[in-house]
Amino acid sequence: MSHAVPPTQRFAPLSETITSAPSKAELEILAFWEREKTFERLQESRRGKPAFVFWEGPPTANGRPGIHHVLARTLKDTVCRFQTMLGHRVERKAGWDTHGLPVELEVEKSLGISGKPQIEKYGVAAFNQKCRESVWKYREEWEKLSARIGYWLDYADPYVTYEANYVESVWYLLARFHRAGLIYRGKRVLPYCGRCGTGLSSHELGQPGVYRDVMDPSVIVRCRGWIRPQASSVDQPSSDAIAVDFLVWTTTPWTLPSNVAIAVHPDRQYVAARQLKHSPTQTATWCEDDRLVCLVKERASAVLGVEGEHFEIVHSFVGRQLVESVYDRLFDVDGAEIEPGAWQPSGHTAAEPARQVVAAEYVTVDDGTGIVHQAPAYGADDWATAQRHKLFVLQAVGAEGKFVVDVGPVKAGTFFKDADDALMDDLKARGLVFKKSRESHSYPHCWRCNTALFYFASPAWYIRTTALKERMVAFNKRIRWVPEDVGTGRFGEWLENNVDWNISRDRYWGTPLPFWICDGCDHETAIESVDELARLAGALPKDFDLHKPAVDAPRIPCAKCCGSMRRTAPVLDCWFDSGAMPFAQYHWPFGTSRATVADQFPASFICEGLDQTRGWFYTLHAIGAFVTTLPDAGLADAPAYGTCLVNGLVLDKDGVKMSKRLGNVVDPWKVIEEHGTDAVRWYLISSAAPWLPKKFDPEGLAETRGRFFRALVNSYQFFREYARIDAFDPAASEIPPVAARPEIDRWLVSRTQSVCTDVRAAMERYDLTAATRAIESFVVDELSNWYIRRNRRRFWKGESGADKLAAYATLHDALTKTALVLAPFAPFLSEMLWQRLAPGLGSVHVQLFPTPRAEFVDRDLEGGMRLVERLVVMGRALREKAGMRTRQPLRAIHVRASDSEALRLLATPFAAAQVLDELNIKQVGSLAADDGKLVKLVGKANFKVLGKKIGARMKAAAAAIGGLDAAALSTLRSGGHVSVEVEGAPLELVPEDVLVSVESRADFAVETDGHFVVWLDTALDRELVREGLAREAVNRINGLRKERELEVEDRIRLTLYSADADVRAAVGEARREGGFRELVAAETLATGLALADSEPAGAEVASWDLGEGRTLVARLERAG
RNA sequence: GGGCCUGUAGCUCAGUUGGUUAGAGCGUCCGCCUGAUAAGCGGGAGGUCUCUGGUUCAAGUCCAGUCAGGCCCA
Repeated sequence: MSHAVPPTQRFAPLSETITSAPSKAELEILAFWEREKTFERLQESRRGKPAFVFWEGPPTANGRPGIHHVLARTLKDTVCRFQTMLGHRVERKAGWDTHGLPVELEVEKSLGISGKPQIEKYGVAAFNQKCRESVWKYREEWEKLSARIGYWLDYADPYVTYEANYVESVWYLLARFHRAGLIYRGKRVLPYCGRCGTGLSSHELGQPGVYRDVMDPSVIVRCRGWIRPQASSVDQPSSDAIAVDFLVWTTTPWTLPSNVAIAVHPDRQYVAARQLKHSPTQTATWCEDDRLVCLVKERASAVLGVEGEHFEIVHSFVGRQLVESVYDRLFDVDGAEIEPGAWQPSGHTAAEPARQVVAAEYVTVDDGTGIVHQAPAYGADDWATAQRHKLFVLQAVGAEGKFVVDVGPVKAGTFFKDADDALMDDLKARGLVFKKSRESHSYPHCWRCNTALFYFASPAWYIRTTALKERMVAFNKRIRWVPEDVGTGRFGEWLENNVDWNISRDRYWGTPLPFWICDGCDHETAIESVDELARLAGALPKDFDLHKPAVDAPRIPCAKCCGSMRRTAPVLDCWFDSGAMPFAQYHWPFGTSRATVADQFPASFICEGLDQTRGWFYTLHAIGAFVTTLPDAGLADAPAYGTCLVNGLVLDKDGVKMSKRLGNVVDPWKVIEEHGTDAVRWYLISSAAPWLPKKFDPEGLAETRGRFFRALVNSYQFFREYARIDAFDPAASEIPPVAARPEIDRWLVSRTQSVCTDVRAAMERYDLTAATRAIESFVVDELSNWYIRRNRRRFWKGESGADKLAAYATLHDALTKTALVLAPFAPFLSEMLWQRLAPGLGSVHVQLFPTPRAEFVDRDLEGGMRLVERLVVMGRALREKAGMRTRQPLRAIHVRASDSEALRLLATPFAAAQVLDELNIKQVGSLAADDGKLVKLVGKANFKVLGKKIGARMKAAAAAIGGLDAAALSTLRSGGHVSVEVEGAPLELVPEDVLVSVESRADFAVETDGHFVVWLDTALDRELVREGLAREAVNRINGLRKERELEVEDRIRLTLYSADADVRAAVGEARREGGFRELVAAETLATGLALADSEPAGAEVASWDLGEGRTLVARLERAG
């Protein structure tokens, strides 16, 4: 195996621009992977290993990839890389979604045509050819961007939903659904444009300008009827029919001829009211006979006026009592009855004079009368109600938006919108109009031709998914949803309310439905393969295209009546295409695909946007739930995917959706060029949980780079600078084993182990954000800002030896492990680090994830260090209060603690040394349990523990505990029990019930955090003063070294002069004489240090004030 | 119109089965440190946890509603 960096170049520097312009270095890594065929080698290395099955949700390549795709692909890639590092084999087959309306619309636009008639005129064959080409418009950009963001995907052999093998698999699946009796022909109500002759998808309805406010008639009509209360009504125990006029509100009078029922809300209160005459205002429109009017109670005053003055309530009913009451039809409509397909109407026909009242939950009482006119052919809600009640369906208006039969004054051929007035006049003449006005409301229009749309029941094919509902619901409970509530909420609800899946689309560019229907007897059959079609049809032309229009040509003989069968016209909902990918991507069940699919089903993991809940997540689930029931499929009885990680939308930095219109779209190329892939990936994962809407802020990105990446890069650069000087070899036999290294090293080793454990655990529960945060805080706080800062001296001190080797090995191990755990998240920088830290082992991405080694974990060291940090914080605060700079050594620190475990950890030589060194203090003056002299104990109730025990007495107990004296608190702290009186009853307190903390009662400067009390001995003797001066001198001289641009390993000769006796002694006299000459020489790497009798002069000389007017003059020369 | 998600410091986000002083980073102000150095450390200021009501001894957390933003479906 060849390597990017040969071992001789171990610890090579990172590019100087790695933090300011990371893009260049990342491109080099891409070239490296390319050159080394790293991805191919990786896949090769996992051959035969247990599979972790990942499925790529196919994007459409006729749209540009955006920053949200970068998010989804980052998540997918990170999980796949992690699983690969666990030793799993992860196939990463690319896929393309190539069918569907968006593709057609794009092509229509490019051809300058619009609508089905124009497509037909242009020619379906040519049109589909354009579609076939159009889907590859941005393929190259997709592949390039995916590569640039480090998304490893096998683009050599992608699945493509329009290819013959893919289509054939989809046919096979549909044929199996058909054979199982799960496919039927029905009708579907959808918005329809009469002029264009086409239904519109919900996607098209979402186009701007579709919904516009228009003036429409708003009319309340009377339906002459009779109430036969289903149960005894409030005040009418008799079951005699009551004559009423049901008041029905509508804004689409043209649908009234197609009325087949009226609906009431089952749980609302309805009233039958008598209108009082003599009303001064509204008599003109009032019917003058004595019939009662019926409507929902909430709307009575809005419609009828003031109760008592304009009307009085005669009867009251609950909505469900009205069910099966009847009324006279409004119009005679002959020949408009249609076959709904999905159900057999029971008991009634259009010719019967009477219509029924039915119950429907969707009836609202916000406007209208609470009684809703039902014309199933013209409303989706109406259709569903009709289906539930098995009503017959009338369709007086046909597909072109024109009346197909004569209705009263309206002649066949009238455009639906033009019929409203004539119909109203007719009803008015018959006294059936209660109130009539016009009002403005929002109504959809065709986005192409601006014609008013109408909802229309048109033929459609369905899969009876409701038959699979229980299986789908049960399977859903076995899926690990991240976050959980998508599964229980959005997806679970969707499954609970499952309706049959409409799979047909009256379009051109899609998988043709493989259903052939007999012209003669309407018998239908499903074709499961191309071979079967060829056999039945006689023969197929060479290179037969499985798309329209070619696929519509073959006729096959009917098995029932010897008639001729032709293919049904629609194409397939392209969501079925993508949901079929587990099978169709391998051309299942043809060829050798069975073994492959058995290995690659179900998926361990998929990951897409929240908008896929009812898209891909559902179609995979539904198709999987069916195919796994087929005994001959031989698949596990399991949901199609085991884990589904959901990602949210990417918004702009102000939380507003990105759109071309607002110009706030983030160009992924630009962001990556500026910040680098790793920073973008890290930012997207670490800034917030993936499923939350993400505000994309370039400044936040810069912050990520500044904080995390720079800390990591600086840490490496620090390490390598010295490691190269000393030619450190991580394999050297002289390196002390971990157990023999200083505690500070064992602490970092332990922390390194813990971080590996934490990251692994977070990733195993798919909490990528927690994983990145664990790495980030380890690198920034512990590795960089604590370990390296605390141990700098060990690296640059002159002499080599075991201690130095231990430091190198410890830091090397931490950086190497960091590169490994970082690899799934930041594939580029981790590779750069790995190649430098561990050359010769191949790519970091081929490695296994670090396995925690329990023997290296030391809880006492980790716990002790946390305490050290707390003491250091308090110590710094005390120095600041006392005005004592850190370079001035102090004699002692004193600590009082109330927690014996903390005292034990702090009493270790290691912890004490850390505190003293960090704070520059000579000794621990005292470390003891508080004795009540300087601190007092304060007791506070432990609400969490005690609250569970005593509940409502908590408040009084808290007060009693607050009043406990020192003796009682001491007893508790040492494990004893104490009894107090709470609300007149005794309460036995055990230690866990009370939190004991300390408070200072000293009259000098102390710090406390409630657990510790700390103070400093700030008295200075001559020796301390001199040492402080020596350290000041070291600081100035090292500053001068830098100014003179000396290399860190350069040795110097110093000539020093000071008029101040203490300074002279501090820098010039040996330790045994009371000075710090050795310290100064060692810290400045001075091989010679002379004290001059008179002030040196010349350009080489520097002079400083060390404080309080004490001056030091120095001449610095490079030694030999 | 229905279902669902989100709302915590100027900004980006944590906040365990409800538990009493609501945290971090960035920014800002003050100080410190400095041979990783266009870094680093400490401290201060900064919060009616969208709002209203409820449950509870106790609510950022649970419930109902409100407002705002978003997603899906009508």
